[in-house]
Amino acid sequence: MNLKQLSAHLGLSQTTVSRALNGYPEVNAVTRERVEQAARTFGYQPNRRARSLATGQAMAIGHVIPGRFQHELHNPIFGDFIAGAGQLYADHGYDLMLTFVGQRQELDVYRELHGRGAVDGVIVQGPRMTDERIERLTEIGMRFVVHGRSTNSSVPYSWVDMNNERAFERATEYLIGLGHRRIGLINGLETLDFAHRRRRGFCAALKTAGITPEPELMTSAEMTETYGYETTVRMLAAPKPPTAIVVSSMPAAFGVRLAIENAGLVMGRDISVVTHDDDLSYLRNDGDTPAFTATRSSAHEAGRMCAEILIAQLRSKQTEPVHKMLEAEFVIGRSTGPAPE
Amino acid sequence: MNLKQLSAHLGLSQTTVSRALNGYPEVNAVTRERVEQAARTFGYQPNRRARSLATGQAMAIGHVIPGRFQHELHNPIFGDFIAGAGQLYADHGYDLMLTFVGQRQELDVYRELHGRGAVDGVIVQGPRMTDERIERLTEIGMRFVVHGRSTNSSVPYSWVDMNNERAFERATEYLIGLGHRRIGLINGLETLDFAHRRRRGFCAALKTAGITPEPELMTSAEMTETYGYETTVRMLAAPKPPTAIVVSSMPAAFGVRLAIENAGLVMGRDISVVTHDDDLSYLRNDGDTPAFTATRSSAHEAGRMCAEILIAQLRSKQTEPVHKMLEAEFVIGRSTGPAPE
DNA sequence: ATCAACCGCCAAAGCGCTTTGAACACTATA
DNA sequence: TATAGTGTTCAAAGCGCTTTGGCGGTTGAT
Repeated sequence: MNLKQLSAHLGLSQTTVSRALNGYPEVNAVTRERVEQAARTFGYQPNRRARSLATGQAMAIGHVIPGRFQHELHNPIFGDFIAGAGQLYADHGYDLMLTFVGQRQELDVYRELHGRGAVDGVIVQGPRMTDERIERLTEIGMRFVVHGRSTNSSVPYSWVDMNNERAFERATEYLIGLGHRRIGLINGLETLDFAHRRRRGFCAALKTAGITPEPELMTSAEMTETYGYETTVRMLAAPKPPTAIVVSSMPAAFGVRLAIENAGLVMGRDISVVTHDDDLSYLRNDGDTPAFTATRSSAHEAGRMCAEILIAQLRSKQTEPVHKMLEAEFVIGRSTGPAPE
Repeated sequence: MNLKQLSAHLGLSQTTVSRALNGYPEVNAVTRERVEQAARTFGYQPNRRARSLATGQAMAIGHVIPGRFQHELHNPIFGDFIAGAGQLYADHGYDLMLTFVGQRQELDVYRELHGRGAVDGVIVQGPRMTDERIERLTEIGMRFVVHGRSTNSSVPYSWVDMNNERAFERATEYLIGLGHRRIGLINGLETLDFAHRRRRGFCAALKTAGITPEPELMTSAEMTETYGYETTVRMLAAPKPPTAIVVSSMPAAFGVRLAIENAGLVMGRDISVVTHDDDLSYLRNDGDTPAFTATRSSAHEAGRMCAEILIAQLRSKQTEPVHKMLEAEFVIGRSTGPAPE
């Protein structure tokens, strides 16, 4: 059932039916009621594509996923983040269009999406220290919100970010307060902006305490359980092993814990661990005393906020960049304790 | 730059330009070359919405995500599965439309997607034992492929599934072969079809060995680390604790391992564990001897296959259901060993 | 009585593309 | 020389919707 049929059936013009359904004021209340009634009984749904074509609005928001060997989707936060954003999309009638880069250039994909009018805006995830995407999107006039920031970006843009630097500084301060002096950092890929900031926070805390950061205690890679495990094994086998470790994600922290326990040590007594926790739905670190002491910031919430800002911008047509800084919660769990003698 | 402008610039009709670009034979080779050249230099992209409207094809495939408290997105396999599917979508020019159910009824969403012509087909994830979606989709004439099966479905449909029953039967047989007699099962939600099948396989192996399945050794819930942990703690505290446990997912298996180690036991010696492993990119269970003995089946691969089947069906307009059964690999790791005396 | 203002509705144009049916200019066939 | 066929192009219709610009009819002010 399409508009033509519906209006024929009602003996009204398409114009009036369309207006009645879209809440325009110039329709008699009685007529509107009659139209709405009919639409309901016939289960009429305006064809999205036709409407899009007529209005110029796609009513869709894009998320672009880089090629197979890149890191976004493989990142466990993806699911929660997108669920948070999706909630808002659903409420406001937007669809989420996931595009996979495949063989093409990532930047071309954005141009394509824009050129074809497939989406009204995009969310940019996993920004790097230097990230062409931001300039490019600005250039082609696409609306977007970045989850995270890009330090070397020269143009203004909207973002939602956690205060990574402060969070990791605080985590490190806490360990120093417990008497730890040799502290390891198991970080994410430092081409990614957030990882870079985390290291800055980590180093800042060390320096404040008069401790010189040691390169062999700081590693950077994709944050898998295996990576956490292997790095910890290596650190523990070194001549002067750390007494505490700061970890950048829960999966990696699982690996760290395993390595510690395999070495016959007890986490929270022999070695302290603080991890960042994205509050993922299937990797909860909660309870009265969580397993891990952690800096916690919800990926779900970040997704929601990105969506909120983007939708607001699309609606208001206003382009003033908006920034939202989230502070991580610091929760104390069973994985930390005073430095051993 | 749109078709009208491009053809005006070339001094050709829209018809010819459109045909040239879409590879129709009735275009002079010289003209075609000229058109393609111009399209390239002007960066012409046909507007997707207009094309969709004209052809009736959306060139998009839908994945529907249930409400916030349901389990699909929170399921860690989601990311890998969708990455596998997305790869194929990209290669064939399809977009992936993620729809969030939000306040609405899930079934209405499918009708809506179809009515509005937003997608050409959908992938159904996490089928339940009895799942209305399959009948409904068939009824409204939407193309779809199910990841998994729905035991009580009355209509034929295409699916890709792992042989869950056989995988868990084999895992259990292996443990029995090692001398274990009291074996626990930490399963997913048994309203979900796959979980049900897994239990069937588990019980079948026990019965073959003359062991009566005990209800208190079989649990079912959403598969989080916490669930794995708490259930194992409870099982170990029971009067007659199991000597082996079969677990339905890696995150839960982490919880199991933690509980075992916290109890001062050694996994693979005091208690054996076999888990199912979806071969997730950020939770690898690999290496020469993996940490866990596991039944392994790639979520990424399953996504790819679902996409492949759906795309083939959309192209051929053929509707004959296709089935693809995947057999899980059985890998022996460090988490299993002979039953203790 | 006249004019303006408004209400409620409609016909038609237009969004950017594909596709139908026809036209035109040749060439091969009878 | 007439006819059919072939290769290449085009004008126009149509996909299903929104939106512009009226158009009659009623109302209130002048």
